[in-house]
Amino acid sequence: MKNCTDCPDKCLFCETLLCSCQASKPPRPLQAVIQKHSLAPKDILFHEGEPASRLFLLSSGCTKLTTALPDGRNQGLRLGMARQFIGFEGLNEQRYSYTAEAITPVQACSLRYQDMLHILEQSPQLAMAVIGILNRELRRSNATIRNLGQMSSTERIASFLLTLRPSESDPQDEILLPLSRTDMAEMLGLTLETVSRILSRMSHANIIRLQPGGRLLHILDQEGLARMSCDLDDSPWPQLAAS
Amino acid sequence: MKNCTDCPDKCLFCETLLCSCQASKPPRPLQAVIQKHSLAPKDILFHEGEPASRLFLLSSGCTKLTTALPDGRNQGLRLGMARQFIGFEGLNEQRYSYTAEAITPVQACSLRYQDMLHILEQSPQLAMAVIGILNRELRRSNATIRNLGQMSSTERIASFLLTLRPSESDPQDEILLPLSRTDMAEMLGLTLETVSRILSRMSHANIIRLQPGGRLLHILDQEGLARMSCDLDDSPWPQLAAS
DNA sequence: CGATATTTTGATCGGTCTCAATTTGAGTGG
DNA sequence: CCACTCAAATTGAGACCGATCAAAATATCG
Repeated sequence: MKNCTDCPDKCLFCETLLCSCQASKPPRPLQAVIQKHSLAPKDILFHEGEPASRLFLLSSGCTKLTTALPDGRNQGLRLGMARQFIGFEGLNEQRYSYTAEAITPVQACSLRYQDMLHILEQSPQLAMAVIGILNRELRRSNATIRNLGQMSSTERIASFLLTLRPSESDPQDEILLPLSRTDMAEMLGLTLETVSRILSRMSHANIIRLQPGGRLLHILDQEGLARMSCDLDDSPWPQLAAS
Repeated sequence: MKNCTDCPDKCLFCETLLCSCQASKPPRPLQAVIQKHSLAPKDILFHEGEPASRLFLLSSGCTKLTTALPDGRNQGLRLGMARQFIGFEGLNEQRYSYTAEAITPVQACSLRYQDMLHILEQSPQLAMAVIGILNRELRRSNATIRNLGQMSSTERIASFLLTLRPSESDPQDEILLPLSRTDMAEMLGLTLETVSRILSRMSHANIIRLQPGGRLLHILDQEGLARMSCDLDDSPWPQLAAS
């Protein structure tokens, strides 16, 4: 992907939006309508139900996207990782359909829906790219639905851990969990006690090693984890696979 | 929506695709690349994992879309209803990510991905419409994830029944279930016995009335159902809301 | 070092699954 | 029209998984 002279600081939005539609005329004042955001853990990008006006693109860091039932029960939908859109689903609506919260320090850009629509209209190629992105998200959501509906708690945790591997090729078995036990439980439709218990059990079985804080863990037996997770070869939880 | 002279038999694909992008030049030989399908209950449109080449649009009838774990456990993703795309998620992939099976008599059109991509490239308006459709599906998938992750079996069934109401405005409280108990359980991540028990319980509590076959039911106490389903006002399960 | 949040672990309860039997309904052919 | 067959739905009894409530242990941070 080429550099983008319009954006001296190499904004990701530029790389993704402008450079992907170089063929067409890039709208000049684009950088003017892009806002940059710097967030600390626990900061909220936006709340579910809130009137929506902007979509975000993560430059770095990690966010969790959650939606709640009227009585307050929370369910994690996915982790928002670098180079992913956040809040895109509200494009044709007037409200955000989930809450986005930073769980690590986060750098993000944002853009008004209105401007995004304008850009999309001018660039069929970008529109096609967006369709591809949405299709991929839909497939990941479907995998999540399957996992929540059919998997046991152990299977959910095993497959979840496998998706948190930093890289496919790199046999790096060290994972720094960006999530607390509560967050993890929320993502998996479980309670924090269940998550803690199962991680302890895996640790005892020498499948993983849990470092003191409970946040850093090593995968000792990837084969075993894969077996516990129904041998899902593809990415079953929608966390990674930004590609 | 205007009639479409290109298609004498008023194919839904024409209405949706061609007429929605009338402004641009409609590709002439479109009807040539559209296939029509007539399916009986239990017929398969396509299998999960199968090489994908065509996307479908339902004219009439009802299909269930399911995805399975490697060991065979099945999870329903959504019902495919009239005027909805089916198999669209495979557009940029080579394989169908779920199985589509007719559960009523079904009329459908289909189109090669290749041709669809061609049409999309030529019609930015259609591409925008597709982005809207995918966004809506994504929001419904997220609601399903929330419901599977957080709701009790009773809550799932109550909210599911509410989404099967034929119409919002029409106070028609009669539902002809297109699904067997097994199918329903599959959609809700439950067992068929649990579904049957809870429906019986609701029937005893005079919240619904179950007609003999178990397939026709009346909603007697819509308020009560809504309360049992966490008072979800929006459509929490991704079945209806075609519009 | 002390205060607070997070994690771990334990004991118990309840909801849902599992296995099993029975009932009911739909379809078939005599 | 009625027996027969087969599939679907209902109902029951018991087991098990995960939730809940409660307490202790361990990190993190000022």
